[in-house]
Amino acid sequence: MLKKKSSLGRQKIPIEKIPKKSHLQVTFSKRRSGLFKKASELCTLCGVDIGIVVFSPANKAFSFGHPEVESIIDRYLSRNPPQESSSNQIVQAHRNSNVRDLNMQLTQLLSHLEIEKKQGEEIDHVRKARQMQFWWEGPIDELGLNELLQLKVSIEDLKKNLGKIASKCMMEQSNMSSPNIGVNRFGRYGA
Amino acid sequence: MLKKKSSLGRQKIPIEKIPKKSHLQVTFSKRRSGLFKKASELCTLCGVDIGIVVFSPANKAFSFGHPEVESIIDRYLSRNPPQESSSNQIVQAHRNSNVRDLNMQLTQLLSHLEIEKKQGEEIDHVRKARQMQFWWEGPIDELGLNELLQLKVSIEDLKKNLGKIASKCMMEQSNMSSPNIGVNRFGRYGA
DNA sequence: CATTCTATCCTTAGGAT
DNA sequence: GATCCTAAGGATAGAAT
Repeated sequence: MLKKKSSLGRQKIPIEKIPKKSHLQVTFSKRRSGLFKKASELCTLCGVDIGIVVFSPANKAFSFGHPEVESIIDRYLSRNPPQESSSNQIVQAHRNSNVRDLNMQLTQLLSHLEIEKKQGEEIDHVRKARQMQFWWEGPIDELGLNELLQLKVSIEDLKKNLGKIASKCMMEQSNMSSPNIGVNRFGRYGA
Repeated sequence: MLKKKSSLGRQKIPIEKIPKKSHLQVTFSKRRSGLFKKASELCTLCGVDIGIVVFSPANKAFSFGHPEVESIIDRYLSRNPPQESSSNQIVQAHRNSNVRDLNMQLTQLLSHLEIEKKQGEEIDHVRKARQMQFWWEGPIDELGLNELLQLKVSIEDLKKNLGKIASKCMMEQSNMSSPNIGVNRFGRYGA
């Protein structure tokens, strides 16, 4: 209603440490989600894997990872072999604990959820999905946020691959019915 | 010299995988540096530590770190003790063993497929996928094309709905979470 | 391939809720 | 403290170097 030109809009700020703590907290929150969103977009656009770890001003760890931070770390460390394998042991040990990144990746999930939320709000076909009665139907309500995110990402990828699989399937069927299609290089995946 | 209005300026692009490889490469390069710049600014503005690892389409590792990636990784890995202190984590951990491992394997597989696609032609991805023997492997072969496409559609719907389901889950957890955490909307963070 | 140049699109500082 | 709104600042797609 009463909406005067209340703000001058975004103002330029120097890239220095923000003195005011409340202000810093807001900026951290905004920019962190912005950073994760950028990372997410880079993942999708270029199909690459990214891992990010951020320690907040309060020294809490926030992370973003596709596929997951552990995998990224593991891959990174194996490329830059540390002087000893103790680090790898640590990595291996931590890979087996799923409690840790459960908490760590909550922010990642939220980030994605926010993006999802903004992408569209029309939701109505849940029942349709539930008719399928697949493995994921039952436990999904009780899954942790982390698992939901992983599942979502995986499903996004899976969706893409299903298209490919379907295409190949279609090609094979076509090959069986009509001998030549013009493209005959499709390897059989049925072996 | 002759420089008329050569460009229309930045045009909107969908956040999907960029098909053209040369184009993808340029975008990757630009956005990667943009991402690192954002991270750098976040470091300076908020005085926090950040580590980023990006694997390029050619599977080369790029990293950004303040103070350094190794430090960040070390700190990250030594953070949370691999023991659960939260109540619902026990339940989640119980479920994790199945779903999480499943998703991890699935993600790894899909990542592998992506890499292969870049390195050569997309010929026998699915053949290799069969070797992995995932949950969806068996059914998919036996599904007809119609069922396959329906599954694809359902999964698309599911993807959309995951956001809502997770939101609901999030709110429930939020109600249970302790009131003293700054980011209580995110649920609990390492007890 | 990485970078530069621009016209647009997107992010976000400031203020308010 | 998280989010919404608005306008200014910043990132970047496309083309060219």
